[in-house]
Amino acid sequence: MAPKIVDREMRRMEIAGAAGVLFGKYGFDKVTIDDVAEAAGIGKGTVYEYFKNKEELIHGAFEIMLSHMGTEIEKSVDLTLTPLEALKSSTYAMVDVLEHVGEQYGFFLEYMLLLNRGKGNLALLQNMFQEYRSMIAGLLEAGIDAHQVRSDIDTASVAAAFAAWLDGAIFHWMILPTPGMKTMATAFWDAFVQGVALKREE
Amino acid sequence: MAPKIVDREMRRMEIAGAAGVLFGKYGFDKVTIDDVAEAAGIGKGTVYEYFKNKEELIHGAFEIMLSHMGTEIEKSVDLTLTPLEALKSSTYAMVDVLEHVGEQYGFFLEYMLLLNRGKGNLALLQNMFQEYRSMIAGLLEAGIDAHQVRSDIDTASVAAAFAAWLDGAIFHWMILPTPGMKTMATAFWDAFVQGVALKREE
Amino acid sequence: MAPKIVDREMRRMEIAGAAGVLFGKYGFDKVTIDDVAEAAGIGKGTVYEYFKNKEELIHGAFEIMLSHMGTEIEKSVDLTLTPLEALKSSTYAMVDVLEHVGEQYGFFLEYMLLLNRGKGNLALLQNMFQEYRSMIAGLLEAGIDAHQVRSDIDTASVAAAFAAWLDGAIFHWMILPTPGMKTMATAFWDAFVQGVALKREE
Amino acid sequence: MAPKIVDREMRRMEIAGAAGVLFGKYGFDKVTIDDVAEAAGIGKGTVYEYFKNKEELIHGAFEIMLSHMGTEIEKSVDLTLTPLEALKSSTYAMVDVLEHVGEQYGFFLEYMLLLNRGKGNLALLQNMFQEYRSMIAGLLEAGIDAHQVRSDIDTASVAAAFAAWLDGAIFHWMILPTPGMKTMATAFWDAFVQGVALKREE
DNA sequence: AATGAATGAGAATTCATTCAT
DNA sequence: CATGAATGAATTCTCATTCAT
Repeated sequence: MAPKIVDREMRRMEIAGAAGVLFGKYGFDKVTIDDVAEAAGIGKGTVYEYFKNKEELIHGAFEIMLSHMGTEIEKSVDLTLTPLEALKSSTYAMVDVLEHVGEQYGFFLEYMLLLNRGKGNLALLQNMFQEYRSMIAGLLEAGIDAHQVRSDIDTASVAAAFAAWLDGAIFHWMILPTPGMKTMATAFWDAFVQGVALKREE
Repeated sequence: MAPKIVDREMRRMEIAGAAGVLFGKYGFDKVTIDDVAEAAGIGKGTVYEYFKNKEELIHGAFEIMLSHMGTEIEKSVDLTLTPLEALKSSTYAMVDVLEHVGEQYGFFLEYMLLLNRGKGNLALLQNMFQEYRSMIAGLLEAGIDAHQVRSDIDTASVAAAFAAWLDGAIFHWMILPTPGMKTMATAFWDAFVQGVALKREE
Repeated sequence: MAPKIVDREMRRMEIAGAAGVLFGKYGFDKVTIDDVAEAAGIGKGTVYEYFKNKEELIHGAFEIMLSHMGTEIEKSVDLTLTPLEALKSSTYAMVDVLEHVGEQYGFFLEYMLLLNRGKGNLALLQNMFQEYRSMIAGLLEAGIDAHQVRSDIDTASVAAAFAAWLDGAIFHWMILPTPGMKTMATAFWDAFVQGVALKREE
Repeated sequence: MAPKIVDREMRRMEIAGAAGVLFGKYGFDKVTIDDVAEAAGIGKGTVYEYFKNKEELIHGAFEIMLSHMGTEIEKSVDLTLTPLEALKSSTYAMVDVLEHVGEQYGFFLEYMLLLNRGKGNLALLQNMFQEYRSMIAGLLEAGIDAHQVRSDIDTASVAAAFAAWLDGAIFHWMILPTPGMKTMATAFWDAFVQGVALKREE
């Protein structure tokens, strides 16, 4: 019945993907709809067939980015290890991932700005944060059960603090690449897990 | 030396300050030179007497912001305390400061984008990071000397990781205000100082 | 002859009719081909199967409008009355009609503009004017024969002036609804007819 | 104090005037802001210094047109004549004026459309209509006092009908130039005056 | 020095029209 | 015949920057 068979959802993703790459490289404001159309290999008007306006485009691109990251997070956990080991290896895996998406980082910041201005789909990012925190909290609880982790900690808060560190680290690393992420991760892991105090307060 | 020069520098600061507030509230691209001029109580053309173009304006505004933060950092350290106590109180003080500059956060992100695109005065921010790290590293070393802190840590790397955490925390808190900064800071500090492991690895 | 042709013509009218309503309500430029297609319950491309372009569409819509008006004009004349009574009742009938097509008035103006720019089917409208004038002139001549109307008038010119009044009245009424069409028509009729009548009505 | 002395009101009029001419010739939608700027001998952006958007421009142009017409109306009345003679000469003068502003007629229609769509400054045009009606009503009343005009007419309604006629005539003349305005005016005047005059002219 | 009028490059968006299916 | 996806020409409007006063 339809005269032209086009997988609209697929096409939408393609366009948003092309846009995301450009946004990451040059920034939202510097990228014109013409640029996006050219990168996607379509006409300018066609972009508007799939996205009402430029803002919808950045939302679409962001969704794609988040879903990629969600996949990476899931892949990072190795369930064959002990809880603490799993947390450690997951953290290193995430550091690895983030180190390689530097190009996307600009786009990520860009979207944070949108959120900061009250536009943007905040819930989407909150969900990702929540999920990451839950995963960490889960490992910490498993660690308590396995007598690897102190039982007097508030796992939710500790997980939140832990997750925050990861984003802070990538941020600092973007600004100041020394010491490397690996070094920082090791130092953090050591201090966080072992504590820096000479003695435990009893 | 001549009073004119001082006046000129003062006026420059005023303009950049007004610009900074606007940039923080509405974003660099949304703020027009007209807006800045009006906020500074001068004519549009006059802005160009003090700043070559709009980009110089954002650099000026960022410098002011950083110098404010530098002042806050310095004020946050209480030298009458023991090293670890000083680090703790400084951290809480910084959390306090950051919690109250949320409005500026958009502008901060904005400038990060500039840096990410290769524009912007990267060194300025790097210096601030370095100074903050040095301060922390100094406290850690004093802590070692005072037998409060394990002597086997790499103070520079740990300081870097510590500083990163602070920025990650404010970032996460902007996105997901639960649990509050205070709770996260407490959880982090506890883990950092005490470690989360049930036992120290020997 | 072939039923297909009839169907085609019917469909053409449907589309033009739908377009006319929209043009009247929102104006030619504000109405998109998509709007017309939707209103006609067909696909956008199908409109082009029946009309070469958007301009043809407005011509088609105008033709329909004119043919409606032509019908109304014909219906307005009651041949059982004396010539002057027929002219009077016809005028009141037309006033009635026009008062109720206010919605179409915008479209009418729109088409006048097309004509003014040298586009548009001028002859069509001229014919309608001519026919209306002829009808009035005919009644005036019958009036002369019936000794109801002064024989020294130029019936053609008087008919033209009379017809013009009707359009002027509706126009003024659109802009300034006071006094109502009825009041104006009565005043006009009184002034106009008392002048052309052979004898004053006492 | 102001660095550049420009009579803003004067400039505004110039621009609106240039725009009005173009609107009349080619129609509102066909005229681009670039066209207006070029015709006014200024840059595109400058138009926006004086008019918020294209719509404001048409309002400005219309105001100028109306004020021109108002002037013409005032000039058309010769107070040295008897009331009826004054009305007659004024009517012929208006016919003369209108015959020569045919070029503006398209623009006039255009604005009528704006009014029809609920935009546009309706009151402006209503005032002009009112004033014209008042002038005519005044002459009619003077005519009654001078025993030139029947005292049993409703001067306000007759004046409204009279004014409407003028606009209808110009409209019909635009569409169908035969018979000429003069001929139609004569026919109308003859019918009108013979009807309202206290006595028939012999 | 200070100003704000003038400018035009540049960008988002719309929509009539085409054409492959 | 019918369709609607694709297109790009065209248009409005913004705003950083210049410069005469």
